[in-house]
Amino acid sequence: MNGKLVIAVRVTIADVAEKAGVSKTTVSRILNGNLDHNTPETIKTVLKVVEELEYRPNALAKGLKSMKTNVIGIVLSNFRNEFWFKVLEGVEDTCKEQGYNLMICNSDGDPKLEEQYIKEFQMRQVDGIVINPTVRNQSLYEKLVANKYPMVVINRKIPSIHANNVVVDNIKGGFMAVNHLLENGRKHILAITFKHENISTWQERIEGYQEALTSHGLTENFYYILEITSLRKANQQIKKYLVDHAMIDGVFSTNNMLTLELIEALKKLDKKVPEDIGIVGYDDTIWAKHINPPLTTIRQPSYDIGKESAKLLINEIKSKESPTIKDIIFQPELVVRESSQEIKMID
Amino acid sequence: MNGKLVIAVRVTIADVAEKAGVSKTTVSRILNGNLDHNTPETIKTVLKVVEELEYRPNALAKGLKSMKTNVIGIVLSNFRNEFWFKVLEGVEDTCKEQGYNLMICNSDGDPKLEEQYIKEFQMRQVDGIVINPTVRNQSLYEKLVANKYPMVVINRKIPSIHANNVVVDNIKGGFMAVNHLLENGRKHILAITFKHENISTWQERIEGYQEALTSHGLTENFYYILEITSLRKANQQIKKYLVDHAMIDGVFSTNNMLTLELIEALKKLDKKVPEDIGIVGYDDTIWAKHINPPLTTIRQPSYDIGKESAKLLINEIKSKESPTIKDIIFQPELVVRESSQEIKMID
DNA sequence: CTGAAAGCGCTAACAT
DNA sequence: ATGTTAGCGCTTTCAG
Repeated sequence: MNGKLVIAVRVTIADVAEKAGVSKTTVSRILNGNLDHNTPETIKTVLKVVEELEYRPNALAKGLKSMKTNVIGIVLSNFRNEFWFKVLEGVEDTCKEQGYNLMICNSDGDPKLEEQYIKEFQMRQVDGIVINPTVRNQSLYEKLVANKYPMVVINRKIPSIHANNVVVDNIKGGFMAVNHLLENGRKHILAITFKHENISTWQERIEGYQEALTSHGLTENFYYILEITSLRKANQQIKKYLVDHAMIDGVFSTNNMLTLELIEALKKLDKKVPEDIGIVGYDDTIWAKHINPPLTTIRQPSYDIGKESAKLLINEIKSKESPTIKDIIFQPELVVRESSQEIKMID
Repeated sequence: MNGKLVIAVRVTIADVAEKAGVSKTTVSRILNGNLDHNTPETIKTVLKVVEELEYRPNALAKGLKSMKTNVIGIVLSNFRNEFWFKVLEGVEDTCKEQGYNLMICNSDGDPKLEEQYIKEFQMRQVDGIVINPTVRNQSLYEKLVANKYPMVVINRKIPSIHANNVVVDNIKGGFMAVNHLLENGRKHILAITFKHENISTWQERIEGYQEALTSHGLTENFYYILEITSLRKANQQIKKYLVDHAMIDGVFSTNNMLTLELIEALKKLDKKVPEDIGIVGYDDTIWAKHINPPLTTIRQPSYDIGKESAKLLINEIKSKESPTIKDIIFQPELVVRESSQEIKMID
């Protein structure tokens, strides 16, 4: 009971001013580094009182005046994929560096939720957002752009929207994966992907798949594409497809969660990797090199995507004048491991 | 150029009031569901104007009055472990259900950063926080509790702090893992853990390890404990230990990232799992059942931890009177797969 | 070098 | 049933 008496009272700038025997203005100025106007003396007193009272400026009040909160928001479409954590880590690190705080939400791929969250962020005067869009709220996106609301679209492209965009070259990623399989003696290559009409990501990886086949002189007869309708059904769908198409000797999985399902399916069907079937997955996850056999993957610089997206956003926020819209396209990388090894010639 | 002219002007409650020909009070009341006082007529008009103007109340101004933001914060200590993303998903889902928004940050295990973030959250008038503490800011924690700042501590316990606490029974988890190995014929069991003096998590899992040995009549002579000093050195340290202690026939890994390092080390040493060494990991990650051989693990209900923690926090926030502090202890679960299979008797 | 006063957008007594 | 008014805590002209 001795020592400091702890009472949960909010201490305001007025309290500091009073105790320091100065005006609120003075306190405000000093706390905002606007020191040119003050005696070293007053500065010292004020800072001491601030310390004693443990005064913390109320960010709400501050934001209300300036209409800047130093908060950015991120709208993700799922929390299940390791890829997004790394992106998030990058975003958070940038925030840390630049003195921003971060609000986060999960649209879960639902356009209604996406819209709701974006509006909530705006009501909270969040300075800008990073978003992996559902791509199904076109008029909303257009409105945001028209209002010059600072925004960075990541991972996907939104058709006919002129906004900052940070993506990985998915066509190239698809191409690299499939080209690698072809060069290692595979010929009947299945591409597994998600069925999502508007998502550029999947479309482009498949485009890369097709380009690779074409570049090896293989025509549409050699297109084997399986569109998974939901992660739950993936296992069944993959097994069925492989049974129905016994000629398949290589698989390009466009998503790391699908890759796990693929591996399980192959095990059930008693197909050996890479002897019977070579596989290449997308995203160099933490487990990729530890599974059996170690998985060849397309690596995406997920951390950097997050880091740069946030930088881009904060730059736009800070640049008062009409900001320049930027496209950043990261390059994927092929990480070769055993799962795709060359077919040995039978002697 | 026809149609709506888009101008990025903030529309305030005054604009709505004016256009609807009523006072700000009326608009405010109607928007806050305080409808008893108004004609259906006015309500209709106001709502129509709100719609037309696309008016969104400024949450900053709102919060400034009420000193409630409907935002909670979460302080995590890393973004690298899948476990935390499931927790986060749970927290986010609760926020979604209860109409809260979420701020997130990463202390990265650094007490200084932790302190900074907590203060930032408080300045932003965040209504409460969920935290996986570094456990190295004792006086700060005490102050938060003394000030009755709504808080839920997860995953770890903070010594002599009376705050809401949501954890998993780690002693039991350790016990289950090791007991299982013992019952399957292992006798020289290594426990791999992180060296962190104050973290209850690791201490308790090791406690469970010891209890299991004791319950099987094994004394301290049978304690094999390896404390990893950093994830980077893990591989080396594990290999060295296993070489130096050739009698080891079972390993209990207290952390899922360490498990991956363990598996790699075993592969390098040409030790067969489960024939030479049986292993049990912590956290039933997405890849646990897909690696080779499929991994026996202790599953933690990570999603529920997040979900319940946030519920607890929001309950505390909402309960005006002195809230009851709660402890929630979740139970871990043993998931048996091949990596720990019984040693076959040699005939 | 310092302070008084207005106002950011909203809510909530307190009128009427 | 609706409006007037006084702040919430802060910044920022404008005056001194």
